[in-house]
Amino acid sequence: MRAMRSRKPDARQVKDLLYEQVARIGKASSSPKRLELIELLCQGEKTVDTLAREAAISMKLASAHLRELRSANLVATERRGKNVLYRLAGGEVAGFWVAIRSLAEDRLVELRMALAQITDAPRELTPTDRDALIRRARRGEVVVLDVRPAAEYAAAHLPYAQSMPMEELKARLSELPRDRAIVAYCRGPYCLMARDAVALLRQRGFHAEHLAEGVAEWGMAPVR
Amino acid sequence: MRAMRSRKPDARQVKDLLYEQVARIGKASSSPKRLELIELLCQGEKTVDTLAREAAISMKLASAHLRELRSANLVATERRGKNVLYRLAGGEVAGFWVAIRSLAEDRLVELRMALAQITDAPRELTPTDRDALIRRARRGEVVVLDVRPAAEYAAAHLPYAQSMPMEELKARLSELPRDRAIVAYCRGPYCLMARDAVALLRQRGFHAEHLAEGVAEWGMAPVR
DNA sequence: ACATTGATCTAACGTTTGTTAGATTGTATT
DNA sequence: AATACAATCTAACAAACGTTAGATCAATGT
Repeated sequence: MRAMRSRKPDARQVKDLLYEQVARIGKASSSPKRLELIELLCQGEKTVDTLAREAAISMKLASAHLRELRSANLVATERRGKNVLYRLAGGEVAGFWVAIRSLAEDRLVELRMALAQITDAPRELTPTDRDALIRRARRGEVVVLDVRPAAEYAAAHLPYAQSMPMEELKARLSELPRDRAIVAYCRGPYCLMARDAVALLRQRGFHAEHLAEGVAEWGMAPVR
Repeated sequence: MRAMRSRKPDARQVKDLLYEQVARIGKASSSPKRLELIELLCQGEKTVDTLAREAAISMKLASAHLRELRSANLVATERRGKNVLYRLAGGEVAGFWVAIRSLAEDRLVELRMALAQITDAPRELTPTDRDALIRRARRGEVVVLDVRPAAEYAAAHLPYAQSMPMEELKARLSELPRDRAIVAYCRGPYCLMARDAVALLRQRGFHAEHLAEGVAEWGMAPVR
């Protein structure tokens, strides 16, 4: 009798197990640096020290955080020569990053206030403009600039975008048109590169606009 | 000069602040019991000791967890007489619960295995059946049973569903048809009430099926 | 005014984290 | 083989967290 019971475990036990598993995802997303690493990995696969440098932390700490992300199965690794490449374990992870960020923006006033500090423009290009932007870009009415590092552009980019990494921008201004609008984007709303690019371009007399979204928000984040 | 600088703070500082805010949501979702409380609140507003009882924890602990959820602005409170009512702070929270759970199911094998323990049926009713279910229910071809407590039914329920709380089910079997299919649902995939209801109904010779989704999954969770 | 009930606050404990330093592993280069 | 580099593992610390018990507070009913 007792042996039979043990095959069908207690309801409370199973329930606790279920919530515990979901909490592993929550735990993985409970650290600012881990979230930043996820966002970076939304841009494409990267080595540990690239991630460490871009997130402004030590490699040891990055390794520890990545270990935590891996234990929640949010990222996967692959050794390539001397380096270990990290990437998102699935496209759903990028979607989750966008979802949790969006919930945070809905619920936390402090976040909206912090965002306002870096967003001077009262109105930026928004999701509703997506189709229109693609159409205009296809027709060549607007130039879409991807100002992230070239490797990230190679991993994935918005339709009709051209690569123009931030570091090269100043030197390659002559390639850009002065008679058409330029739309710059980077890693997403929390990345400052595109904002800086727009500031520079406007200062030099270009018609530049900022698109806050990146590949993760457009559902184009690479997985492998 | 220094005063000017302080108006536009360092980029790293602002970025860190942004991720920190998002991490508040992650932290709130990093505890199994907090997630369970969120799911319960997806069913409607509840008092602290109702929540404590249903989550099988002490009221003190429930209060502490709810405090944490409130500090992340995921839930809101309102005093009504002797009791304090908790509810979701917004519909996005229910959406997030579904999203994080779905990511966990995608990424964590352990979760799928735990789920399999309580799901004997290889194939249950799925999201794709939604429209069909509504149509059949409207025509009266199928009876949709909400087996949650009456208060939760009152707060929100699936279209064309009728309330039949688990505790009353056995006594009210005569109200149910034997010539038509009966579809039972409860709080969601991690809730066992509907499964138990289906088991009982089948045993008594009814044509019963289980719908794993609840109001949160259908986007109908009440907010106030 | 007093007791009762529901809920929170405070303090305390053991446990788990974040972070860093030091030693170690694995891979490529010479 | 020896060296250099990328990354991880181990150990250790302080800080933060989960949980419980005891005291407190707020509303209700008598």
